[in-house]
Amino acid sequence: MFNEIGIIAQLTTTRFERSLPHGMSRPQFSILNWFCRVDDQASPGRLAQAMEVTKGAITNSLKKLEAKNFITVSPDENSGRQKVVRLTPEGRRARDEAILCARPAFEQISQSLPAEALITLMPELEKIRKVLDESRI
Amino acid sequence: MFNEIGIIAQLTTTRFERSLPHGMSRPQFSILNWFCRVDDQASPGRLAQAMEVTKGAITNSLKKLEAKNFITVSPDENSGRQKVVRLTPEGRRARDEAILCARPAFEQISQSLPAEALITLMPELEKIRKVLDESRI
DNA sequence: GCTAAACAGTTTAAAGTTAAACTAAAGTGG
DNA sequence: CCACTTTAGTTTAACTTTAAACTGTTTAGC
Repeated sequence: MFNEIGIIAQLTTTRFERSLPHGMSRPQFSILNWFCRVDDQASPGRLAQAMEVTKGAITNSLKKLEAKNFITVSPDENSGRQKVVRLTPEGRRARDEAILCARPAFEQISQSLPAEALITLMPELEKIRKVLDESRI
Repeated sequence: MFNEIGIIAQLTTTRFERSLPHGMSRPQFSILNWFCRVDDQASPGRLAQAMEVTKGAITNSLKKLEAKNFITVSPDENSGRQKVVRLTPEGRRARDEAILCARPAFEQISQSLPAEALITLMPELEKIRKVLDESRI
């Protein structure tokens, strides 16, 4: 099963990235999307946890996003060792645009799938992710 | 949904790879496993299709596997531009061993999941993969 | 037959990831 | 207070992958 999931992830990621504008990558989009859906600011460490990647990967992604002016990174007033990352208006626009660009590629897929498949799938996937999170090594 | 799948893939892959012996990677294991389950020989191109990766990635993986004596790569007698890849007895042993080593890490997960979840999940995942394959860009 | 196109594999450069080493800041405990 | 440990983030090296260029082989069409 996990092999199947791995292949699906690979296929959808490359397809998704090809449809993204601004030379945006999936991880970069995920970060912008997180800001739109979860919180409007966060430390790099919190993002690393949310994205389930290492801190090094986040450092890398944040640099790219900052270079595009999609986020701002500023020192944290309350803690000298943390930083505060925030979404810029351009970042929000880019995220919305990305969703629009990616939609056609995935609509095609959704149409070929029975809608109930998605409905049954999602809760199970969330359950799996939760188990994986809790039993993290 | 695809985001969820992506994160699950990432988590399971790193967990799986950590449990593998012989410094084997997930793609390497997938190739060995394919030989045990689908066919006992294949060209690199066929493997690339089966694994859904580029030819370059397969070239890379096959080199690693050959260096470990888990596979043999020989010229195809019928076609000067193809090669024939075959599993060695060591390769088969390594694959069986890998499954044994990885089992505990995944048993823990399976136990936390209702068995029926897996049963409902697999056909849906296969359906998704099939759609992705057929609508390949 | 000979040229041109298609095909199979390899190589290369660019990108992203992990793990580990490193820098700097904040708690902790004597 | 001062050393010691923990924590946050960055840097580095090794690795994997993709996409594109490249080499060599086979097939088609004239």
